[in-house]
Amino acid sequence: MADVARHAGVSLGTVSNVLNSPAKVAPSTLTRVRASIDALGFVRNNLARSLAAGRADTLGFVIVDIGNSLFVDIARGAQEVSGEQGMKLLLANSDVDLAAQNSYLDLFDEARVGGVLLAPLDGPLDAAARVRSHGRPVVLVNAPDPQTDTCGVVVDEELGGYLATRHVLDSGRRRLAYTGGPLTLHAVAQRYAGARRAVEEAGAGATLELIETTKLTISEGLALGRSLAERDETHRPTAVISAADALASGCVQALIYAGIRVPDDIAIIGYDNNHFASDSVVPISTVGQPGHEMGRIATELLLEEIRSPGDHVHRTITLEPQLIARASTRSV
Amino acid sequence: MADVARHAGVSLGTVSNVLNSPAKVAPSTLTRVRASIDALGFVRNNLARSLAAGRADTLGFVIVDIGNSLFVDIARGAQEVSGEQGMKLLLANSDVDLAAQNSYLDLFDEARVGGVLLAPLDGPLDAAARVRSHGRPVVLVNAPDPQTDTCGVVVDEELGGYLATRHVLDSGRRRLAYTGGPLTLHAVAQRYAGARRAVEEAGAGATLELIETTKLTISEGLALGRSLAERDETHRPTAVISAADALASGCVQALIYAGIRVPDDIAIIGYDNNHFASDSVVPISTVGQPGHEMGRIATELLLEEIRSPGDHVHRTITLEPQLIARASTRSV
DNA sequence: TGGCATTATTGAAGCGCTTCAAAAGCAAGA
DNA sequence: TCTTGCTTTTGAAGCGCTTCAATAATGCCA
Repeated sequence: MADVARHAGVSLGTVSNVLNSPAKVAPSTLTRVRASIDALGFVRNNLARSLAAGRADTLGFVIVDIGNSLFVDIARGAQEVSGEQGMKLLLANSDVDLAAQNSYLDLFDEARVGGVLLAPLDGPLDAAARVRSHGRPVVLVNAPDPQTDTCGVVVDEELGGYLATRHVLDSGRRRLAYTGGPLTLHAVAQRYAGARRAVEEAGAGATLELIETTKLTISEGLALGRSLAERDETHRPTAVISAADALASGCVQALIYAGIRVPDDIAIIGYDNNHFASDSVVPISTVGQPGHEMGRIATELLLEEIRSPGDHVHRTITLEPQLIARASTRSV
Repeated sequence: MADVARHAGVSLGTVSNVLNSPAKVAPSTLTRVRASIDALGFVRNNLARSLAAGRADTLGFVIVDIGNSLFVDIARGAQEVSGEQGMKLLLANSDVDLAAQNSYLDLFDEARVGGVLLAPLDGPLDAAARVRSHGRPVVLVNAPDPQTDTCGVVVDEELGGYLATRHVLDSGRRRLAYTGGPLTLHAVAQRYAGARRAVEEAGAGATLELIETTKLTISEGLALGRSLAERDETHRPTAVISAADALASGCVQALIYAGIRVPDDIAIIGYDNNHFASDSVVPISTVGQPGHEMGRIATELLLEEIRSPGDHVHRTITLEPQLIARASTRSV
């Protein structure tokens, strides 16, 4: 920067003003300094900038699983708001590994980012607490357990399960099965609770079977579909509420392969609104999570806390999932 | 750090040594200073550290599409090597947007990262050149056109197309179709070239039809499958080489739905080894790209250039794709 | 033309660390 | 006791920027 100042015949402070508050600089000086910047190919050193200014224009986002489209959507939403507010968003993938998650939290802490978004894995959040104790705001996104000493954004999983189940009940099915697992996963258990509530509400004649799986994958879905196909028709559910689209997609494929008609013989609804739910031979109904909005809101909460730490009050925003009806649950 | 020094009754330099080269510090001092660090909850400021030291322990990775599992694999490989070599990896998602890509390149440039990995979109690379001109190494990953003034890692796309096509020819099919698009995409065109080579080699009787699509999505695949199903059997290809798994997956689903048997009536092979290729009712053969290895090698090249800028010689490593045979191309 | 209020520019003091020459401490041999 | 050759520790000089009080330049009005 000193070179630029010399080249333009001004002082260091003026170059700094050109960069940060051009309004304070006389037009002629402005153009002259800018010309020098270009001529010298000057790039300001953001390390020194943040160090001297004592503030950062960067946010960090530690993501539990970059391979999951929900988190990619969240990241996109977060990136959008960051951009709008003149902040940059840096991502780190913890890859469902607690040690990596903690290490990236520390990295962002040491890098003095303005704040951190954390989509955590099921596990202890002490590293996040440490970051927070250094005066660096942390917002939890899609965390299993809402905290009171931090802002957060979650989706009402119970409601999602309820909506899905209510939807197939409305379509006329009565013998239902909920599938997903393991039930130790917060989301899977909550969605199941919602399903039970809907069935209880429906009253007489409606039943809900639980088919627990070990994972939420397409292969588990294929296995599920095959085992349903083998069942006697009178013992086969007429509708399956799945805790994940992957599961539902595998199930649909295996059923069709076995000659069972979807939705005529059996209706299926998934969860997550992944692209392969819509892009299926029989488009699969699902429950969408507002990932994009989650990312936006989380970032707004974070920026609010960064900018007015004084009168900021922590809160957890609960968003509603949305039913997306497609062919796989059509009334027959 | 001054607080720690005061608390431990030593000088600033000693605290710095405790942090950076503990071997230089007497054991008793070491424990005392470390106790003070813990007592005060001190976190070193990496901005100041990098600024003073003039070097960074962070790498940046600008990713064209975080929703594509190939790039996620690459990122994982890169992260692995970074970790092994004591570096941290920060990700940025350009989301197939040139402006965003450039903006993140500049961000990493200003943040004075040690070097940058770039999985670019088809488009101008001038922002990367700018970063490089500031003395910051850039390694291109999966770039359409290898450069001579930069290191790079690419996969031999032509070979991939050749392997896939050769495989279905070996399985006895003769009336082939290559599908994918648009052909302006480097990879799609290269894979097609490989397919043509294999068919020419096979000689008499083998034919290759080109079915260009507008995108490489499951929906395009569904449409493709439907249109193939409508064809007269004698004009229907007996094998389809698809430029992407998404396409192949949609195609398989639509064919099966229409009652056409895979692989008996028609064999299909995809490309990319996405999870939904393996997790299909009929597991789909595909060509795998060594994403993990690409990430590892790219990072190794980058670190080499960072650490010995003098005798580093730029090179582009070309990796070979790998045929993954599954049920969808079984001989009949 | 002089005086006053604005607007532009300057320059020095940090931000929190690393580095390294110099000083201090120490042990053992003469 | 005095050296000599080590190991430890010190402290001041930056790294490249922002900030802000102080200064200089400018415009306006009487």
